Amino acid sequence: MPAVPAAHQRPAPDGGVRRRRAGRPSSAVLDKAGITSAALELVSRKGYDGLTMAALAKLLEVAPSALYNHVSSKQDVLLLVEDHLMSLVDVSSFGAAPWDDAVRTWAWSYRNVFAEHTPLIPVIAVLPVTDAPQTLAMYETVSKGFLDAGFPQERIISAIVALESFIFGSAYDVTAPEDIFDPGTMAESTPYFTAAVRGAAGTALRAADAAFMLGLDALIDGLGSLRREAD
Amino acid sequence: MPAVPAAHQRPAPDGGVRRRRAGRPSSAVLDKAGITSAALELVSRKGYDGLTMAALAKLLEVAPSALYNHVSSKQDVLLLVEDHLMSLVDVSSFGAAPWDDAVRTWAWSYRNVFAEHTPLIPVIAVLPVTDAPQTLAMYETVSKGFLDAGFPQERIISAIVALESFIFGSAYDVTAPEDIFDPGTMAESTPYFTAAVRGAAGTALRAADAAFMLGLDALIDGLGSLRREAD
DNA sequence: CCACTAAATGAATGGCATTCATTTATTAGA
DNA sequence: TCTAATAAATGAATGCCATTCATTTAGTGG
Repeated sequence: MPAVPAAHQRPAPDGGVRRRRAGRPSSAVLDKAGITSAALELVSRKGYDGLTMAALAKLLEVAPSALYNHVSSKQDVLLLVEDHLMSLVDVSSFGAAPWDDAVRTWAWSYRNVFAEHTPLIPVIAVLPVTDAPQTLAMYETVSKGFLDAGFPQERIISAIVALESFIFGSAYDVTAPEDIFDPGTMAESTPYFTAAVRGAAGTALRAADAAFMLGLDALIDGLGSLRREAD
Repeated sequence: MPAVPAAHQRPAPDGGVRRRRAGRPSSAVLDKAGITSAALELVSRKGYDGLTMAALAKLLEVAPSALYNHVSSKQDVLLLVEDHLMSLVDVSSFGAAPWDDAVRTWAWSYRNVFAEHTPLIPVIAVLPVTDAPQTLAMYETVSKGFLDAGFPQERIISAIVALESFIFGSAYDVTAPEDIFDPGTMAESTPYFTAAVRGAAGTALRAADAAFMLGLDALIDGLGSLRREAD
């Protein structure tokens, strides 16, 4: 990642109206780091619907086709964003707190980061870690945490994948409307479900948070029993 | 759902080339059931990238704009497909087998159905159940199963949501390439992760299946402890 | 000095969901 | 029974989107 500041970070000399003339500029306007941070800015301002190659180019004060000198597709941009977000996931508790506390901290942080970025989840799920250094770094720290906590080598990946699956699914829940389970006019024909929905209503936590806490505790308990020794 | 057979199910009288003349036909060509089954056929043949309004219209031997007399958007089509798929999820074990066996059967079936339809997961996660009768029916059966197994009313929704989150996340795993965790050239800098990946390699199950089994057992154990009485 | 490569512009391209005016047929109401 | 409203089709736009390509200009290595 070169130290060149991204174009959108310095003030446009003329209000962003004048065009660059064709041909290679003396100093490069674009680089991957700049594209990544512009994409993140766009997403936080307009959401993932607003993240188009055209909008990205405009923010970077560049023609859309110029982006393709640095990334090979929009999927590539999403990949850059995804890997950046992984560096925001808190793994600091591994090695500093007991295994179950560390997992809890990591999982909540991971869920909260991706709850704001659910359109990336399909990307992550299929992304080879080779192409994503930050992602790989996270897995390294977490793997070490599991090994040090006494997990048998051959179960570590499965355990992490199981937790991640739960985390990704739970990230979607956060974005769901609060009344998603309201049976509406069908209430009479679904008495058990309706009663369950009514029964859950009085809780202090948001529904998504209650479910995440419940499931995470169950997973930590169940997976923790695989350990050979305490930490 | 009218009993009118979908157009693509009867042989085209002329090889599918001749066009209908403009104006309302004597008997309706389209209905929601026909659109749903054509969408499913398209998905199974060409995947979700092949599911476009134009392709759907072509399969139904209709102009694309005709679809909008029956659905209000493509999202609406996805919703129809999603609700249909929910009727394929096996809930038959609830009431017929012990709670934990029933949950296991349901969860595997649910995961397997949506592993083939991951693009629908973002749709489901935000879909109000009111608009999806099959989905509602599934929740009703599962809720009753949990209540009868001794679950406290106010925890049932959270428990189901936790399981579903895990199921949706796990459905993505199934679609991931087998070597997604290969650290490649970064292997030296990530010794713990690399060792964990190597250690998991010898398993008989596919990686996604091993993780699903492990996580599901942990969840069933942990959630099962909430029950007041055995079944 | 020259060939090559890198990085920009700007003009296509083709696909996409969706809308609208129009046509025709059925249906409900006076 | 006529008539107005509604339902269901066509076909022609519309605007957005990612992506490609020819072209231009500027550095870089031999």
